[in-house]
Amino acid sequence: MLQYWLMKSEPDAFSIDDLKKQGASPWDGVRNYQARNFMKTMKVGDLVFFYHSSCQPAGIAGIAKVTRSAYPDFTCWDTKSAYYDPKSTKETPRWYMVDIDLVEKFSRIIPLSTLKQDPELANMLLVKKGSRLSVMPVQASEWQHILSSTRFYLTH
DNA sequence: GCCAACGTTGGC
DNA sequence: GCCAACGTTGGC
Repeated sequence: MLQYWLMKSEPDAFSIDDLKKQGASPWDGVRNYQARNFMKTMKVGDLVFFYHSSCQPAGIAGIAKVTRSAYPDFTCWDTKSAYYDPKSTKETPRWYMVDIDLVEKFSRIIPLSTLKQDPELANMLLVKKGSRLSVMPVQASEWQHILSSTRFYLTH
């Protein structure tokens, strides 16, 4: 069963254009258990809203797909990496990542403010107060609503 | 296992 | 750069 997700990245660190340039890329650096657990349940083919955070405007930049299911995040073994974690060993890895590839870059960002204004998305995790998860599930109904309600906006 | 202190996220 | 809302750590 196909599942939908939303993944946040600061475009200064890794943007949707970077994904387009690089092709299938590891989503490394997640150091939050809840986000990790969500990634562990991802399957190849699952679809992902690529979200730009900590920028102007913050919002959904496009769509990606999962091209490799969860495997150990190698950046936690790299002592030079900002994501280095001595508690994660090769025998018992603590952190995992998936690979994703670009499906579609939107012609414009769908701003967070737009999503927040939409009453149909009131229950979406992303717009919930205090939601800081960098990887979160998206309901199929929310996914389809966002796409159908923004198609016009995106193509004009 | 509680919880205070500290660290991080991310919109604004 | 502020700060609310979380998550994590570690002493007890």
